[in-house]
Amino acid sequence: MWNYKLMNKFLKEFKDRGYFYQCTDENELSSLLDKKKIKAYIGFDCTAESLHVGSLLQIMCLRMLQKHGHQPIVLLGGGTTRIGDPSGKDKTRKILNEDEIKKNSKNIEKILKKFLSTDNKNIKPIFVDNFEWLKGLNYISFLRDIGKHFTINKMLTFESVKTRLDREQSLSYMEFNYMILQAYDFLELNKKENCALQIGGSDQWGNIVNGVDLIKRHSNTQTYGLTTPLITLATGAKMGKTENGAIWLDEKFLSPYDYWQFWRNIDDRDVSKFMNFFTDLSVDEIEKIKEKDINEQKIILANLTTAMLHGEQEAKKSEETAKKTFSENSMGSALPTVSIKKNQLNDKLTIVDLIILSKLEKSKSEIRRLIKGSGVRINNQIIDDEKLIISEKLFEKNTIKLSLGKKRHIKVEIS
RNA sequence: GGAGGGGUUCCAGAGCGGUCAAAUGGGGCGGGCUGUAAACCCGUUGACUUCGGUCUUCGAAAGUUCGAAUCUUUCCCCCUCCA
Repeated sequence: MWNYKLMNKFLKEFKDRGYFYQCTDENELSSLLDKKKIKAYIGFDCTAESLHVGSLLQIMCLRMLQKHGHQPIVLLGGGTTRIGDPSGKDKTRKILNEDEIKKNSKNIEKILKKFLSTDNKNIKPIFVDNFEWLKGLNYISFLRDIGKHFTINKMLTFESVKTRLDREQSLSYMEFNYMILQAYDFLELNKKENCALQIGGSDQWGNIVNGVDLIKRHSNTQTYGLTTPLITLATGAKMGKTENGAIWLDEKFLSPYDYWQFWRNIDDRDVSKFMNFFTDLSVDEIEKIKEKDINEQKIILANLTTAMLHGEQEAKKSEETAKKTFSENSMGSALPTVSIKKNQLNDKLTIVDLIILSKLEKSKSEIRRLIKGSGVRINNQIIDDEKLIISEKLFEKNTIKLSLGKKRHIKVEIS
């Protein structure tokens, strides 16, 4: 009965690009989106100071809303971060204090603004903090107004609760309430902003459905939920974190060059998929790019993703630096740099100490191991002596290139 | 409430008085091949080291012993079965 061609453009693109996982009512949502421009919300946790690429698909959803003329609401969960979402976790998370949460949410807002257009007042993102309405809740009236719409029977069937109970891992009453609070957030945003849609990752499905149900019961208003799939890499790992740490979006935690490198090093099998997910290229354009050399494709992907976050200049610089580092064995301007003081070159500073100073590695044993395995180079020369003293002679124009393995390169300069 | 099984290094999982910084596999790291890919091959994988060693680790604490991941006691946590 449903005609794909007649589907709302936003939803169609959502599906074509692979963003779609589940929807509470696709057909109705489609006609609603056809009829009017709506407000839709996505919530972000404030448990860390920066978001990482694991949240990027959610950010892309915000962008897509804007692209189609809808207005995104960004909920920075200052209130719920105080509780901790049990979804997808088997242990209670550590609870942050207020200052940390405030600092995190401010920084996350800053990052999100880099991705979103902020000048058109019809689509510019509305930032809200649920602490605003959660902090003053009166327990008794909350239970009477909101709590009555939830049955324990149903709550116990939710995946996030079930897994914890099945494994007999404790789930505190506080965490058990998380889903009620998130449902309440949606209700509140529906009342305040007339928000009609909540988008989230597939792990948020239960929480989102709860919100839709609550609004239906409480206000007799129809709202919708939409989820995105969990993205996994071709290797099976979750998107966002590597062994060396998370792929942060904030340049304070990950330089634009390293961000670029992350995309450049994506598995062959993921390239087209990620172009659909994380670039503004049209589906047709991506089809065309598929015919190019795979490494060229990766460079395009890295350039576009880096430009979207850090700007075109940084993307260009990163590409050039990568070219110099990997093809020409020299150094580029975007290469992460560590500076040392001249008086640190005191005839006692060994190669091991230098690597510790550079923060490329923190274990001396590991560095010694690397040296034994021919994994350390200075200016492309393999270092085989772990006691090598770093002297000024090694520097050219006060600079050396220090490499660990094939991929970790930094510039060390004397300041 | 009753009966049993178990907690080991990043993960899974051997070890069950000295030869154990602890088998094996996965993951990570380094090297080779290549394309800054995958697959494959080799090496490596607690920390510190004057490279002789030294120190810290096998759920927690205490004990037995010349010597404990291994034995004893108490405590904490998990799993399976019965009620």
